[in-house]
Amino acid sequence: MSLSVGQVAGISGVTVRTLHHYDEVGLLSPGGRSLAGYRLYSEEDLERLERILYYKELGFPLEGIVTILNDPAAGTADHLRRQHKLLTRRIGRLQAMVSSLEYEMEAQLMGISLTPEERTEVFGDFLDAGYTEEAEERWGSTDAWKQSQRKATSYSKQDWLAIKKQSEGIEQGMVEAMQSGLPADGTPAMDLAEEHRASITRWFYDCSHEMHRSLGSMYVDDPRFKARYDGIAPGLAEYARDAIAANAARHGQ
Amino acid sequence: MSLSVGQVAGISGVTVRTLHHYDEVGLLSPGGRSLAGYRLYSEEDLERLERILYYKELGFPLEGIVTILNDPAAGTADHLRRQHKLLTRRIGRLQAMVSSLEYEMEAQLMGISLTPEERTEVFGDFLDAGYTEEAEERWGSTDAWKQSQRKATSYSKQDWLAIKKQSEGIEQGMVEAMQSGLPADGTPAMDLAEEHRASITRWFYDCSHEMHRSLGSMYVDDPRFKARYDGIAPGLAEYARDAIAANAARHGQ
DNA sequence: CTTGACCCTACCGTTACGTGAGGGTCTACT
DNA sequence: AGTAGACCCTCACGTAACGGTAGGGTCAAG
Repeated sequence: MSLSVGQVAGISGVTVRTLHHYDEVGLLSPGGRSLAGYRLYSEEDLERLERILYYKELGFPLEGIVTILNDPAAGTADHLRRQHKLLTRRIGRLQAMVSSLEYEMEAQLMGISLTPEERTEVFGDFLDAGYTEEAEERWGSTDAWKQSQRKATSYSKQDWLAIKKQSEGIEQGMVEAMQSGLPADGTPAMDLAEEHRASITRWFYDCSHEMHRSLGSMYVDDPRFKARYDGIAPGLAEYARDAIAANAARHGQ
Repeated sequence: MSLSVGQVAGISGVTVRTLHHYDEVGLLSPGGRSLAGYRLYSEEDLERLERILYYKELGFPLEGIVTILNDPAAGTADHLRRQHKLLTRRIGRLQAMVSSLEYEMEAQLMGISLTPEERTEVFGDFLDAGYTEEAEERWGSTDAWKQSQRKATSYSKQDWLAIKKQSEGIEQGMVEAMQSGLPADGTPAMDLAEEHRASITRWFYDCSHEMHRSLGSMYVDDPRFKARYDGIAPGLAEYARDAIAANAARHGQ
């Protein structure tokens, strides 16, 4: 059960050259060689490669990976625990970045741009990063893409005016509903919430009722959103959140 | 309101050298220069830098970022939408990797190792990656760390025997509870579930009741877990999941 | 008027491979 | 047995995205 470079490359998704490189730097030296000098990888080599790829994903330099993998005091499970912890942390960071993006989309909807302080906060999401690899769809080289896809994902100035007008309308409706004492879980408010969700889905990203609900929570929990909505009308953040939650509940969870 | 390189570096977290580099390659050329030739960054430059950092996080090569940011047909909002989509996707990938890690921890607990097929599946998580940056706590260079922290996070062979024995005990208890017809939402089964959760928290990662519940779902939804548990005793996967869910509910959501 | 904190422009170094060049190896089919 | 095609090997140079340092202006503070 020993595999050649090409086979390992096929299974793991890394290139042959990368395996050569890992051998050179002593990160992953195959268990044996054939008579002809071919590298032969064992089962354990594959496991080690897996550990390596996790650490690499987490941004560890190869040299660092060598030292922690060669540490005799650390067993497989120790690596699993560490990788689990770091990966979870990393996911948290990315989620914070997503929140920031959503916040900026809101700002876009209202046709305003972030203040310097807000932007500083956004930059905070990028601190203590920890990794990097390669691009998703071969951007920068593909040129055909540019012509084929761009049209479909790009909005004109006219579209933007429409978007802005629509979202302002929804907001205005919310304010009026709130100020006329209509309950946040009443039909008019919920309808506005649903309109809001539809608008997001239409123009930005596919927003399920569940996602919409958590977006609503953010209106209250995230100080940036809270300040913005309460700036429009005091109590609007909570009112919007409740209307959104009620609307989500109405649509089954 | 124009900022020097150092100020921008301070705000954004990138180094001065990086800003120089971005200027060189035409990725981010400051709006103006002072009489002495100092780079002066404007508000818009900061926004552009933010877009750049998101794309970089997503693994785009600098050259690619130049072309998409210079695309006159794409406005800020288009970038926000794209970055939101890709970031969400990326989070999904990382979550899949976390699941794989949890699966491997389970395997560790049972003292067995993955089959080649299982490992192949794990490698699948790494495909179409998309990024990388730097390490979390300065691994590879820090050496003091090695001595200070290692002891605290590393388990001995003895520990492992204890862990294995304990988890086998819990599992055995589950099987017996199920086979004696005890309900999954009964106290004995729930207690076993709670014991299971405590064991994970103790030895692996901090596992809240909510996380435990989703781990339980995975026992049924993830074919790898499902096969393993049903291999021990038919129906065990569902039984364990239900016991875990009941236990979570018992502890208030 | 000088010292310390910043800024500038080269320019070489580094990491993690990509990309051939030049040359054996191994079934597979004639 | 001969040979094409698919793999494998070892150099060895190329590249991306900066890091780091040298050599030299700039500027508010004392």
